[in-house]
Amino acid sequence: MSAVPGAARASGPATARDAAAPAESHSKADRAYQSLLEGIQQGRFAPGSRLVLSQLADELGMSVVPVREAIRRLQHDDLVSYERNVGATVVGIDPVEYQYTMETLALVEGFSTAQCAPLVTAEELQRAREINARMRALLDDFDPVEFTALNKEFHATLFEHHQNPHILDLVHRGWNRLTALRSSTFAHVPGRAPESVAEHDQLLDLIAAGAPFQEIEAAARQHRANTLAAYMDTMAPAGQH
Amino acid sequence: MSAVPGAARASGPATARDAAAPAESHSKADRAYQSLLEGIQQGRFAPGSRLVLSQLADELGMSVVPVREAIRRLQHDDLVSYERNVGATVVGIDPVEYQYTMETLALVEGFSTAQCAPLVTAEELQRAREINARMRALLDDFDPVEFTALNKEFHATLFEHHQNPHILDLVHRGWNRLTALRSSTFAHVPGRAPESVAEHDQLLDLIAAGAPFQEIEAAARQHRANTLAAYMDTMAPAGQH
DNA sequence: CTGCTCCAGATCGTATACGATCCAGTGCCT
DNA sequence: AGGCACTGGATCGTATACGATCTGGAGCAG
Repeated sequence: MSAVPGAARASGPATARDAAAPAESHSKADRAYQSLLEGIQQGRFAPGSRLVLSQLADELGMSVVPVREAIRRLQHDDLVSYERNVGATVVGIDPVEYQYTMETLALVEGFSTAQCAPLVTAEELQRAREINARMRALLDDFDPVEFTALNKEFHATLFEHHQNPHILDLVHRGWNRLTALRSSTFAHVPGRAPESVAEHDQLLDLIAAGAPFQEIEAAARQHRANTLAAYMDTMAPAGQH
Repeated sequence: MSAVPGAARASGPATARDAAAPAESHSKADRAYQSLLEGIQQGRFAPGSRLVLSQLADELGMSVVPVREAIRRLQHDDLVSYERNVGATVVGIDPVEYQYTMETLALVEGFSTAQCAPLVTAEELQRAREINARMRALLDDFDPVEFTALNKEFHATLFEHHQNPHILDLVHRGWNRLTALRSSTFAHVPGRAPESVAEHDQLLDLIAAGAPFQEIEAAARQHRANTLAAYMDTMAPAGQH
């Protein structure tokens, strides 16, 4: 877990996290990484498209060496797949990989949320409720992109209180990966949105009531598992996109 | 999760995993990575010691470029800490980092063990029992190194059945990190060994009985949490070293 | 027409060279 | 004597150059 920016350890340059990082990084490799990361998350590099070193080096106005390093970081973030002597390609929305990512995220986010629960302040709880209210308001005139953004913000409020930086980093990576996989579940399974909002409220109630660790973890994990299940149900029988 | 060697995905060269990997890797960067990884795990590079690019390049008979890449991989495995324009140093046995690593491992290994439980064959269960028997035999004439090796083998038997390669990779990384942190808990807290063996048996019983997912996960997680707690108890009041 | 071989282009992998940055120790000034 | 500017060495960061490897297609044999 290379770095959670705000957190300790004299480790290296900012890995992943929030796409729109300040990037005070005075290193070309860092800039290349940030730039490519944003490019992938914003869909400027379509899934499956190749990332050619020399070409990117030209665009970014630098040599291939920093670009190469940036791509290897993206590889370890599982955002690109790499083949020796051939090159890198942006990962696509493989349903199997999606499942793996969601499972992993369910695990680490659930734990993280449960561990942070006692640390969440009253204001933050209030903020989370407001975000969820906005999500509910969006249900009528549904906009997957906006909804997904709010969803991310909602959960971030609940797990962002550090604790174990390793786990926090894993959560960030999972989210990054989902973001890169294109606009998330809700674009494919809009019917899941109302349940999701309802589960959010239940989760907040548990936290507010000071529920025990296991209960919160189970709820948070189940919440994500439900989203995954909804997606799988749509994909499996229907056939394809 | 760059690669779980046997598993799918055209991803890159072997990251971490089993220290003694075959290393068919025809890439200098890969060889450098393997070499450094072993060096760290075997303690040839002491914690805190610096890893100088040019120096390592000479020893390995290659240029600095592949060495640099190898070190960045080690950095992302959290085995070295890196500072820009200064260099890399092997991570030491910081109790806080140890705690983080154990917590994370408790999480992912617990889940992995629970998910693999239904897939474990009768022979594997038998093998695990034999390993644990050898561990029990070792209790009288205690040897931390041997004990730790068996411990790793024991758990590996239980979680090695893939499932979600991402999570499996996280488990491997956790173990690698512990290995690098020098000969594990049992050297510091030998008193923990008997309990550990007993808990192993309980865990095997649960798996053999086909216990529900949550029960197995809780047991496996608790098993590791207990080890961590034993370590923390020894460290906290005692003071140092 | 089919299948193989060979070749050329594209792309990566590594070596080498040079500039940038950091750290420690020296000497001067107060 | 104490503190600050300077300088030298060590080390990393990046650019450039060249060799290695892969991919796809043209051409030839069957």
